Amino acid sequence: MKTVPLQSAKKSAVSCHNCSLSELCLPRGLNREELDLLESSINKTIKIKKKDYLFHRGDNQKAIFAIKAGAIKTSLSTPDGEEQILGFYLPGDLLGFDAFARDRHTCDAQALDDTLVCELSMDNFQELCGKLPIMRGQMMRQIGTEIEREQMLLLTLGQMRTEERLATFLSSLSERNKDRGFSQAEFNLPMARHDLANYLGMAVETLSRMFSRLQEEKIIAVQHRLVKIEDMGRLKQLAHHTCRPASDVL
Amino acid sequence: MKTVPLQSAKKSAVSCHNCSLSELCLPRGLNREELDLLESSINKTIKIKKKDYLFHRGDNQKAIFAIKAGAIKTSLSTPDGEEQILGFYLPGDLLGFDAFARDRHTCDAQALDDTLVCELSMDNFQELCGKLPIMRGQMMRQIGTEIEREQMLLLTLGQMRTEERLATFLSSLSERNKDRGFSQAEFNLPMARHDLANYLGMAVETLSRMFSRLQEEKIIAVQHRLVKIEDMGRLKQLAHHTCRPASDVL
DNA sequence: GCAGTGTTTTGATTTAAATCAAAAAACATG
DNA sequence: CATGTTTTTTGATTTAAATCAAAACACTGC
Repeated sequence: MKTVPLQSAKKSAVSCHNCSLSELCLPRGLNREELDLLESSINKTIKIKKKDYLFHRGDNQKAIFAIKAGAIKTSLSTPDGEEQILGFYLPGDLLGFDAFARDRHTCDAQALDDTLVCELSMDNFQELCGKLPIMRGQMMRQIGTEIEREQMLLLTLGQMRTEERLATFLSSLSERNKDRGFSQAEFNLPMARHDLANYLGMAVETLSRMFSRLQEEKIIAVQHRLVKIEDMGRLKQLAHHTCRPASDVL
Repeated sequence: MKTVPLQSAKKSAVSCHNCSLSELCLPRGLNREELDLLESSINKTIKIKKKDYLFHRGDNQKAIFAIKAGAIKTSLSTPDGEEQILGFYLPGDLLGFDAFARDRHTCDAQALDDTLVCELSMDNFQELCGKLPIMRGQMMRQIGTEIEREQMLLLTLGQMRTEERLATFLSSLSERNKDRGFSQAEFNLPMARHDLANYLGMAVETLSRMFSRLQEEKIIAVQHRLVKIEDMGRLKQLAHHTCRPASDVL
């Protein structure tokens, strides 16, 4: 595997001022000066080829990463080779918080596709958190989001039947797309069936059957990785387990 | 339910200098002055009676809490009443980080027993994080621990069979006790079967059967909530999924 | 375009765990 | 301490999902 530069990598467009993700990964309410400080703290943009790793379990924590393009999966694996995928990270997501407990990553992070990430070194992270309370608040918020995401997944794995799990997943991916300004009714899955099945704690065959079932019920239409949601109401009904705090509904 | 003062509540022994948990919940390496600042930030010690709530889903985040005595469970529940227990918090544990994303708690926290908790208000938390980098680091570490704990539970729920789940749970509770200077071979479960079954994503009947099976296999001996580990080797073998980064083994 | 490889779907069968049902044990209460 | 209530265990049966097996379908590189 040669390290060929990716076509998609617009070289050195590394500016937080005009980054398309700034709404997502940056604190709102930073003034120009503060934004400059943040920007100067972003070390560089890293390119990771599909199937390559951003970090491995046990690696020293070098940085907090922000996905600019592509997709990353994180996973935990056991000595006997069983893997559990913990999360999929898409553009606008931050990852690397898992290493806070031991200064070493507790999971592996692998690119599902050619991927671009911004890197905020831990030194700079510490400095920013010390100097800019807003920045610290934003980071805390991101960490909270990570905890919340894991909690939802625990509810999914612990309480739902396989069909509900898939419905919940599709429903939240749809929500996510809406929040990002993309179509909530039609989108491509960034991961293979194998990975999604693992993430949702079921066999690939079962996942496939559930896709087929949702399609038979005219709730979705799938072809390969393209998903169209035909009946959002019934999908959300199936995924009704997905619940945010009541306050959030207001 | 009257609010009777708990017998165990040694009134106003609220000092971080001599708190028995200081080794656990406080940063090492604070000087006297810094420790005073921390101590003056701890608002008070709260008493919660068994079955009462420390906070509810949707509540504004008032504080970060540290368990001094007793036990708390956190859980997420769905509109239709399904519950998933997310964690059990024992003396020395911190909780409340779930609210970071929205300034509101995303889960319920209920006392399994009469419980004492220290409260660090969010204002004081922010101030400490700003003023004392060591304190901030310690908090980050605690948050990382929370994320790591949830990741392990995801692996447990997603990949293990029911017997392995119980073995993993018992094994890590044993580890925890060892770390805290208690017996690793004999301890009381702080929760009812119902709660443990829910936490481990299985039916109560299944959990009971797995306890019986481990007992038949002479790996443990149980009577009610008292667990004696008879064969730690085989228990850990069954729970071999529990894996920390290799670095940690050194 | 086609062979070869990996991925996904579909079908048949097995199995682990849920559910249903009831007894036994522990706990609370008057 | 006897009674009612809850919790836990044990047993029989059902069921959802895993596994096993194979076909269909995409994707790769020549």
